[in-house]
Amino acid sequence: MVTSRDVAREAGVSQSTVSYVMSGKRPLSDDTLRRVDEAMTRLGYQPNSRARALAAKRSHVVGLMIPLSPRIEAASLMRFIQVIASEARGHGHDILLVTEDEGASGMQRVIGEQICDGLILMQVETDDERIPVVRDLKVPVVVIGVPGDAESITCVDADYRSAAELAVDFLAARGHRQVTFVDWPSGLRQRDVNFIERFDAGVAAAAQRSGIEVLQVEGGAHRETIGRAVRSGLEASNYPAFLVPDSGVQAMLQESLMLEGRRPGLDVSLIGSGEDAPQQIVPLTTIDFVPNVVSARAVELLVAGLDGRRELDGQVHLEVPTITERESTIVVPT
Amino acid sequence: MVTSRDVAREAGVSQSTVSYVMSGKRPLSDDTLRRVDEAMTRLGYQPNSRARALAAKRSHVVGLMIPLSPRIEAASLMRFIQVIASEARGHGHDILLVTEDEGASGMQRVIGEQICDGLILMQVETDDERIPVVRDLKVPVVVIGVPGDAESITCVDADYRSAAELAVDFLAARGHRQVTFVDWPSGLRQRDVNFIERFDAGVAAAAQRSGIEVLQVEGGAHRETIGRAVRSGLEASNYPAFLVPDSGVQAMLQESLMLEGRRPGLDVSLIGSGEDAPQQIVPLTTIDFVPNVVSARAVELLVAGLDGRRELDGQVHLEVPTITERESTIVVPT
DNA sequence: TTGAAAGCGTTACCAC
DNA sequence: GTGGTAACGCTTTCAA
Repeated sequence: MVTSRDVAREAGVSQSTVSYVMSGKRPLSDDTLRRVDEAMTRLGYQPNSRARALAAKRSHVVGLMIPLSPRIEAASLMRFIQVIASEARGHGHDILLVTEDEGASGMQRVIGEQICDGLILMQVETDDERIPVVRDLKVPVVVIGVPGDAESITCVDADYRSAAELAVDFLAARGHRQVTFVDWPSGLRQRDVNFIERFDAGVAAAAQRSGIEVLQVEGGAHRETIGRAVRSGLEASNYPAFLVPDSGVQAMLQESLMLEGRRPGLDVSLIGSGEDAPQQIVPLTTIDFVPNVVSARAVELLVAGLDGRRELDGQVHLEVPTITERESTIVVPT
Repeated sequence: MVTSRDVAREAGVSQSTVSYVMSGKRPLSDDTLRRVDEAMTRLGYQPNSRARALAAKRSHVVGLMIPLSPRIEAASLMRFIQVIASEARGHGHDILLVTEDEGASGMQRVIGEQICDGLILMQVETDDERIPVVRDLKVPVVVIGVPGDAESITCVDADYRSAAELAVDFLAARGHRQVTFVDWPSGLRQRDVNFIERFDAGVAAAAQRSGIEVLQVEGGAHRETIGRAVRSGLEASNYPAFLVPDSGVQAMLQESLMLEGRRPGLDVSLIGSGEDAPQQIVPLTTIDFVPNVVSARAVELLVAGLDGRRELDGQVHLEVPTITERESTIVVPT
């Protein structure tokens, strides 16, 4: 194994000089700089992160706690993870996985043993056991989601309230006087997921403002449920609009509408969440929650905290989604 | 920060004794053992992994290279990651994420800088640039998938050949004389994914053996394609059977069959891959590739290599899938 | 059965 | 501009 000492010998300088070449924390003559650089490449030197971490008290590793039973769909979760990993790498950091089942003690383990310098927690809930622990941890932490008590916790999330308002306003502007809100799956409502409340609040506020009438119907991944939702919506208005935040049922709802002889995007409006829309079969207006933006922001905030560039502010950072009209061909089901 | 030196002072022993208490590499008197243990809990001691890794030349961190553009669906990929992380934890290791875009040089980085002790590579392809590098790496590596040249590479994968044989044999046993093989999406075929060849080989071998006739039709996530596949299959036999390894099109195929008035599992056999089958709407026979088993095996092999318990054998380890008949209610589409 | 001390390969302070 | 050297907090050898 090649050490900085070997490089020093090869370059004819002291070992500490090699260290200073790497850190750039000291003005060096062009000559030494070059000689050390050459020695490094000649020997194929790679600094030992263990020794580095021990001496510098920084490992450049960030812990990422991932959910085991995700509320959001796996595809979106996967994107979060990939973006967080890439983004962290861009800032010179690596990601250590911590699974949710390790809970608060898992956080204390990886921080206490100094495996990582900071933490990103995914999918925090309103009443989350990890939040009080975060406050006591002496390292930077960013959480994705908004806990009930966000006091002095740095949070990042999509702004579900604005998302709902944008959607309802969009429908109002299109001339709808009524919107059928196909609810999130009941399983989600029962759990401790406050973004639903925030979405509800947005719907209510925008509806109030624009005088649009909201019919809330049961959602869920069953054909019958969706069929019922569609029929209720179609009965409720002669220019119907559907608001379908749960991306899991969009395809089903689209088909259901078409089986009822309606053309989404034309004689009926359908607004869903655009994270995946893998099998686009009709024009669809989507709310884009862009996990990429949320992930990137989380990493940025954390790294800022680690680098001491500016403190983690303990605030809630909400990324505002956008409304997009997707192009696609209409395919009538066989 | 509490160090082993503090613990030593508190317990009235030397620092090295504290180390030996943790490692158990030396017989200690019950008395010291107890006193050190107590001192540890009293002070809330957590060993510093950085110092530990530097001295012991082991970080107990395993690198996991995840694909950015997964061929397998995200849900299944997610399960791989979760199982690998949990399993590694069970063996006293943590997982460091490395994204595929870092390529071979990413591997050299995390190993060269000694961030991790070993590597698990996901989704290796037949002709994978990382494989030659794996051979030169001086650390244990386990790859998931089977590269074209697997010489001295430790691989784990599902046995797609056996899977296909099991499926075809199952259909033959059910009395089918013909099976319609709804192909993998053409995108997959074009890519460098050898499990498809292995699956093909299994189909061919079993068909040969049992004298069953195979009709291979185009697959893919489009309604029309699947509609065509179904019609071809129904024309080809009066007791039709469908073999649908691509889990992405199963639901569509089921619906398509029902729209044609057939009842899968009753007057027509349908055999698919069971990894997700989220919206089971008909009885379905599935091939279960169980990513859990593959992941767990990969971790087990790697840790064995790290612990020097037995060498990584450089062999291909294939996990044989099973055939399962799923119970579910038949729901006629609206 | 235990302790002292020499590493492990860096960083960063103190000299010059 | 540069070199020497003391940490960093462990593991492990050598001695007792």
